[in-house]
Amino acid sequence: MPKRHWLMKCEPSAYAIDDLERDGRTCWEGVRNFQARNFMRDVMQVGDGVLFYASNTDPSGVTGLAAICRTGYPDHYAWQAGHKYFDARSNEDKPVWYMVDIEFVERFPATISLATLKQTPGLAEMMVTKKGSRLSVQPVTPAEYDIVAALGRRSRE
DNA sequence: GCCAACGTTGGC
DNA sequence: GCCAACGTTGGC
Repeated sequence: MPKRHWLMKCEPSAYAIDDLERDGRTCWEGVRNFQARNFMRDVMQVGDGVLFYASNTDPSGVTGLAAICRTGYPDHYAWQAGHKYFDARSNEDKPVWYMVDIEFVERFPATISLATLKQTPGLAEMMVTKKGSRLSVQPVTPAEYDIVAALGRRSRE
């Protein structure tokens, strides 16, 4: 299975790359979108590369790299009554929602902003640069991943 | 804080 | 199965 690449969004007020650096790894609970769920449940493999994207902040953009370290498994928060991710449709026999675990790889010295992504040659087809793209788990091509990773390292200068 | 774009829900 | 209404996302 060739390595795949992803972009995963999170608001930094909920979880930021600094938190991931501190924790080392974390479970990616709370995704409540079927398309994103299908990627996590069916497609992601251990070792896949992740562009860690900070959304709804200033500036929004890629703040570092992560990797998938556990493939899809049921999001048990959906079973906990009263929890903010509770969903009565999901139960242990027939889980509706899934999550993966990701591990810290690298924190960029500076955010690669959405504006920068939009201006960078080779990234015009990236889903995140397109208007109205709300999907919180997106596939990324190897070329796009490499371009963004190189930008992140260059931002050290 | 505004609001456009989107996914989901539910009436019919 | 259509589609209007609704709630949410997320850039600006």
